[in-house]
Amino acid sequence: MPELPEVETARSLIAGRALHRTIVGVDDADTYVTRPHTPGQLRDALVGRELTAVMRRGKTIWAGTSGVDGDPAPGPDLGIHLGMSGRIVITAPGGEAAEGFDKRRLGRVRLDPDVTALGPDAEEITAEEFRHLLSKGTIAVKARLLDQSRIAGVGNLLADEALWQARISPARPVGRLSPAEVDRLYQALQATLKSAATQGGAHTGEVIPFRHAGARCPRDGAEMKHAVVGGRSTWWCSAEQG
DNA sequence: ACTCGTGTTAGCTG
DNA sequence: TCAGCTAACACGAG
Repeated sequence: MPELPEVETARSLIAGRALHRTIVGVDDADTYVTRPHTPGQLRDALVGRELTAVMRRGKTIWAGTSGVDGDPAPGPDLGIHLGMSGRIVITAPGGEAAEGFDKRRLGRVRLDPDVTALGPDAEEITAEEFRHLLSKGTIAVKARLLDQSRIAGVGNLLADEALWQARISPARPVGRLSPAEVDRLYQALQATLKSAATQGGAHTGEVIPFRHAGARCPRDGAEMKHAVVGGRSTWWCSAEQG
């Protein structure tokens, strides 16, 4: 599920219902999800603490933890990345433990994630930072949008939607975009993020239902084209995004 | 049976 | 060293 809007929903869920509850147990047996930690490491680091605050940058969530009796110093941050299929499940105090955090297990949970490796959050990035982001290089504009170290939070669907809204081909080299196109893309991305947050996720974009073979652009009826761009399945309007 | 994917990242190349 | 690209990861859905 998760792109930035879905991850913000997850963060907000944790903020509203999981803070200031004592951690009494941790199931960290799945070492693929907890890599590079070893079994028991997260449990030992977290049991007895509380989550004190929960933050998000792009698709990465992390929560501060409290000190414990005898050692009031804050504990490690708990980092959560939902990957492709992760979700947060919260039960009432004393309720039954929920099963399954991430079916596909491409997400991860780790201590003290390096958040500084991420670019500015896509919702926070300024127009000037965005211009700089696209100012030089030969990489396809979509690939650059997906680079979390440059701008954090844009996933495959949001990228296709924003480029479609801005009428820019996903394959255009970033260095060849005109200033007007860059501004258009910035506005389109911000509008796409807002709309996704309001409507309930990245999948609610206008062009998303037309990302399949034989589909036609909902704006002008031209054929929707497909290719792999930036390593991801990409759809665009053959007429407006030439 | 087989291909694909709302994400990351190690490893390769020029 | 950096920019850019590819394969690999896991596993459910179509």
